[in-house]
Amino acid sequence: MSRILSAVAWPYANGPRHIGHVAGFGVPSDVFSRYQRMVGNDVLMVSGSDEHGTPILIAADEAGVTPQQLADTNHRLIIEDFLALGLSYDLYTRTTTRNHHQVVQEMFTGVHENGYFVEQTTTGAISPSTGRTLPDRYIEGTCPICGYDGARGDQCDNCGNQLDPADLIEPRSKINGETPEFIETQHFFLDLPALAEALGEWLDEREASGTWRPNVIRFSQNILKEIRPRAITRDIDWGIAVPLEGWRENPTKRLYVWFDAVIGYLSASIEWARRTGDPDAWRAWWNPAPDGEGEARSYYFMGKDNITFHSQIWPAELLAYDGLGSRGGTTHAYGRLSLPTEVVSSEFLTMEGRKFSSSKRVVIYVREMLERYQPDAFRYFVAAAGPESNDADFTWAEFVQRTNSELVAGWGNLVNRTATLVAKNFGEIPPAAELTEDDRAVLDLVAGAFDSVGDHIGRNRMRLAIQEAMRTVGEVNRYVSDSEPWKIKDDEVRLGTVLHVMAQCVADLNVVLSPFLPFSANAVDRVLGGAGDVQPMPRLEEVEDLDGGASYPIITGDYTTTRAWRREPVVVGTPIEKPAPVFRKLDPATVADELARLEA
RNA sequence: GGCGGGGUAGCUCAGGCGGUUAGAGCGCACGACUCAUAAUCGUGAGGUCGCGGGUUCGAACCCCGCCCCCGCUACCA
Repeated sequence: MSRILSAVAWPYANGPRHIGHVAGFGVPSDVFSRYQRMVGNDVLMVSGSDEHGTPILIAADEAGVTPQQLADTNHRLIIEDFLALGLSYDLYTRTTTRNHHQVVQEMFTGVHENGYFVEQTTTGAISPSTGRTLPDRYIEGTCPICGYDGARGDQCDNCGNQLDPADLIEPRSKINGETPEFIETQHFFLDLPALAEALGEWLDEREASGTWRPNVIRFSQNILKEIRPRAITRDIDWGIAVPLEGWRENPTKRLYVWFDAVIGYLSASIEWARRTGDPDAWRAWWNPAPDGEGEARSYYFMGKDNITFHSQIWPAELLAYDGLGSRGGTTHAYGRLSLPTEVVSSEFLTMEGRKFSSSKRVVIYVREMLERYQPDAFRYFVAAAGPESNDADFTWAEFVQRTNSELVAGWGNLVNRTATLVAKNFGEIPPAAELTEDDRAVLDLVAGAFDSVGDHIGRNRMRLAIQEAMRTVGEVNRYVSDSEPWKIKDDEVRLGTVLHVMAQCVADLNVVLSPFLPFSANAVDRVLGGAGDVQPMPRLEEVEDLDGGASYPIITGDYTTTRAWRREPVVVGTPIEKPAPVFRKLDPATVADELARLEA
């Protein structure tokens, strides 16, 4: 048994999430985590809503609410969406908890004491009316190089040159049109160059493991070459206070949202432990084992736009806290913290060939998807055709086609024909008599799927894994056609044997497919006369803040009852009734309907 | 501009440490079957492996050049 930390990207709470987000990190991390639990590993799956930063502030201003109110609303929406998707977090929390603030400040203090922050004065743009940092991308004006009027502060879209916002002619805020003020401002910078060597060693070691996706490791090595100190504070009044004399009291200086967001993996683990009643329980996933044996592994799931933060910033924060950079240092309250075992980054999902865009309505939110379609149909699409190692395109035509021909006609129909044949002929699972060569062959093939599919999931090759599982479904369908049980009228023993073999294969495949299709796995289990408890489901819980803050909803769950990743012999005599279909076939007109919605 | 990824059957993709007739799923055509949500099973048609050179007995796979698409390029989360 190993301990496995499933660290899932923290969705930004400035609005509801669209399917591209959950395709990148939500579904893959859940498949992985469910599988790891089934093979007996001790999984801690954590995440939460990322609630600080400028975009939330702006969105709140636009909506006429406080940033906390905006975050409250969206945190709850995201939780409801994730529950509907069946994402099995041990804890899905948020960054506005007092626990998170404390953990972040402890990390800051540790890094500071070890000497990995440098203070620098820089020129920054602020909004004169609010005093807040105005990020480069929120400034526009006339490009000093080509004269284009719509140039952004960081780059001119017309001539492509990178710009400094101070050079723009007639700069103005994209938020409210006012002229930004450029001021001298003091900030903390994380001294990444002092951590570069240690980061490089870690990456080399990780590369040698051969498990990272090639593009992720290469990208990570690459950005190491041009490493520079990085500001981790902002002129903003929404975020976590800097826990230092002279800073703490300053309402316009806060930690940069990314500095605190990645610490969420740790703070959520700590919150989870505190809520279990064993406040140190998190350490088993974070502190290296003394003898190196049974060391926990950590897998970080995200989209490719987050690679920098997970393969550089976060490990750098950990190394700095551990005192393992070129400036040395000591450990602090949390002891030595382990770096990521693997950064599992997905690529991007596009929508009908275009980038997702809320403003251009090129989007489908998780909520809409799950209101109209079965969660497992969506999960199936993501696992089978998602942006695992290349960008992938979501089209309604492919969604309908894959659902109908693979999920419904392939797997759903196998379940249905099996249960119907058993129900009609015996009403219960019949015993198997002597097995023929074909019987044994198909049973062996299905048994082998546990190994092959499991191996792929363990290596986060979800597309391969589900392809292999579905190939096996096809083999069983072939066995059924070849065996022609509906023609066996006069030999009840032989008929019973074939149906027994079919029931066993379906039961096995249901377990194999269950990390991908947890809802229907439970439904299929009931069709086969079981209790429908193959895959446990997460639940929403309203909890009190552990340190006296406002109460809030979380996702949690008890997943210890999950089915084991192995064949369980079907029980002869289990009653089976004529089933209702588990999977809903989609009307081909769905494609046109959905496309019409997009253009509406 | 720099870095990275990609261009393989109508569609989505796999293969790609060079080696018999280039694979899968879907779609299509034909056939079989009828237990099953007109589902399933079989057979078949269909490909200049982006373009042009080169290395080699032999290249989708290696090298060079070019074209096209996408992402990143750090204070945007």
